[in-house]
Amino acid sequence: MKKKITLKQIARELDVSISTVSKALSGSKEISEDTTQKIQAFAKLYNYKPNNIALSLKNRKTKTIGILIPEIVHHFFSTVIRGIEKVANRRGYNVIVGLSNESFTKEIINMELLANGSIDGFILSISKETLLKQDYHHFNATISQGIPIVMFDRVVNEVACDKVIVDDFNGALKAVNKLIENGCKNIALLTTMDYVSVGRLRTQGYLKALENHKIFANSDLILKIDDSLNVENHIEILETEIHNFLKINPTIDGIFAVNELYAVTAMKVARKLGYKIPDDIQVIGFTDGVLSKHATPSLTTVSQHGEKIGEQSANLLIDRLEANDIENDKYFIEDDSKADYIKMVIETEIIERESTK
Amino acid sequence: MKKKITLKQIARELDVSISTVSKALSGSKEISEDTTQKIQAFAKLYNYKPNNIALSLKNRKTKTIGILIPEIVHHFFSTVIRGIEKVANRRGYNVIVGLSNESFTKEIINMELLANGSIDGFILSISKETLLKQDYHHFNATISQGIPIVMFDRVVNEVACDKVIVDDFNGALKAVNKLIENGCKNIALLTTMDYVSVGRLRTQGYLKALENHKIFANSDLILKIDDSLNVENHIEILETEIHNFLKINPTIDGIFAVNELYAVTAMKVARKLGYKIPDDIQVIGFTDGVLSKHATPSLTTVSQHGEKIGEQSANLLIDRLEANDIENDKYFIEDDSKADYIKMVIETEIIERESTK
DNA sequence: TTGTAGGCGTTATCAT
DNA sequence: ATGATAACGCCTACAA
Repeated sequence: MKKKITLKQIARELDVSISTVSKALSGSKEISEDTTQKIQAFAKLYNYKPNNIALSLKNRKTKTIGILIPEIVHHFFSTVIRGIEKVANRRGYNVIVGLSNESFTKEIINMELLANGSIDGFILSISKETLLKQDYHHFNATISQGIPIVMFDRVVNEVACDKVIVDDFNGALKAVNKLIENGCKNIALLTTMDYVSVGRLRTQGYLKALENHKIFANSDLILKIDDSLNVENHIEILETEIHNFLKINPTIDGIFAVNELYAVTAMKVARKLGYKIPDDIQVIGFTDGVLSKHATPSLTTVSQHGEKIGEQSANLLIDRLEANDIENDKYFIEDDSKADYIKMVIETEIIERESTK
Repeated sequence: MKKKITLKQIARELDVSISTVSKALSGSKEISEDTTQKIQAFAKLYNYKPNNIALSLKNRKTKTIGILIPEIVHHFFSTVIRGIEKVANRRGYNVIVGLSNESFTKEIINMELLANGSIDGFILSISKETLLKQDYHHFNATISQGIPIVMFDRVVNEVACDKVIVDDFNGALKAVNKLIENGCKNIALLTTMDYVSVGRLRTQGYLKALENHKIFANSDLILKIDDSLNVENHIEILETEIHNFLKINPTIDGIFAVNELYAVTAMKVARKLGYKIPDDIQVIGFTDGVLSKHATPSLTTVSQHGEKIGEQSANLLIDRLEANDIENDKYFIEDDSKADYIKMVIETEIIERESTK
């Protein structure tokens, strides 16, 4: 077992001082050609690499980003992580992942754990429970400790930080526009409860599209599904709800769903009821995941560009981290209260597949 | 901006020594009731929390686990992460994620980066490129540095470490048995190239099931799909390949696929060709992900219990880390060469859905 | 009961 | 050209 070698050990072996070794390895020209060579050769032989933890302590920065998301077995979130990891890696950062599991408490615990020196900044998406409680003190607390946060997707005005969001409103608008232009007269909306802002925005986009086309918004055609309890037989309940909904509203000829699961389930139920897709009913979902791509028929969706969201979030965070560096080097600290934060909006894109004409 | 407070600052404010503060906070009874109270109150007021990095440096352990996987936008891998994170958190560990993106080089870079003090041990699944190259020196190098590794799913005999694997052979065996018992006479196998061991094992299970039932294994009924290049129009190619395959072999009445994508695609293609599922062709896939659950018809699959794999991996790793602690405390180091490593096999389970009778 | 000193691994500053 | 020292934040054996 060859434990990693340290400067101290190299110094002892070569009978020089620690600082000589450090300088030689960093190529300082304070050190003579000879000793530099000798030390570098020795270091390479023993595969010396500086210890990250020691560097973190010394530099007071860890070069790692904390990601805090509600759920990881989830196409959108994992795509975002991939985007974050990509630019983080490119820019010399590591990524540490915490899962809130949609729980307020776990979000706080994770946050406090990581905030104690483990990370330089956070990229996060707020848990449902936190959104329900509307208690954001932990975010503000870590920001006021000097740890920057970038929020994505599930963001909130009450916290002053950079944000990257999907253009939910326009995405929904475009989707419903498309259904209208394709000839749909009675367009249903499948959505979630309102406390998750993205659901609300998508609903607004739906309503706006109808309004623009002077179509009366019939509240009977809006089905709000409560997914706050992730119960075991979730899918059966979902199917039943949609089934009843379609039975009661036989005039529906278009469906816009705020996520792909609702959309795919709606297609499934509709087909069981004898509807042809897209001939009798056209369907568009939000979120472009595996389900959309491989459903039969494949689903037309509003793509959120999760990877781009991750990349932008990482860039925003790292930009701010490195801007802070410079400020600190200048020995003055900007008054944070007037720092202006960026809200970046990622445009959506409609991916046309077989569920629309 | 209230930066996090340190022991030193508390000491200065309260006009005591750093060690007094440290002891008072850890509840040592060396310190008088009075000062302990005073210090603890002050610390609580300023929300003192010890700095993780400093602790890591001092204790020479980081309490974080490095996860290294080929891909994160992937149901199986993200499920495993969820399992790891769950027990890691429970046992006081954090989780840092690196993605190899199926690349040998990125796997090495990530590994070396994290091995320089950032983590106490690895949980990983080998990248395809590494499996192709059969170059495992980086794994052995980090192990010989005293950093334990637990491999899952894509494992390899050449590396001496704990392993957690799916019972691919028996999973495939059970699946094909089921097809046979359901009356299938000509069962096709949709598999990958052989270098990923799991593909090979599943193929062997398929062959064994046939053999057990004295069915001649017709190599025409085995389609090996090369997914080493993840090209853009991957799906179209896949569909075409399977389409041609089914056309050439019209007697096929059962399909076993080594992943759910192949299975779902096969169902799609078969239906386009006019087959009824499960009446004309029955289909079973490996991996129980979203696709299986929501496909039409829903897919019977072999579930790999990814979350359990993650949990077991984390437990194995942490057990070993904490066993090492004890050894070190005893001032003797076990001879690693005769350490016996555990290979844990997670049984699969067949989830019956609509694609089989 | 409290404080001092040393060390975890590194780098930077200031001697020699 | 090389080395000693201090510091990052914490803990702890040992002094006082």
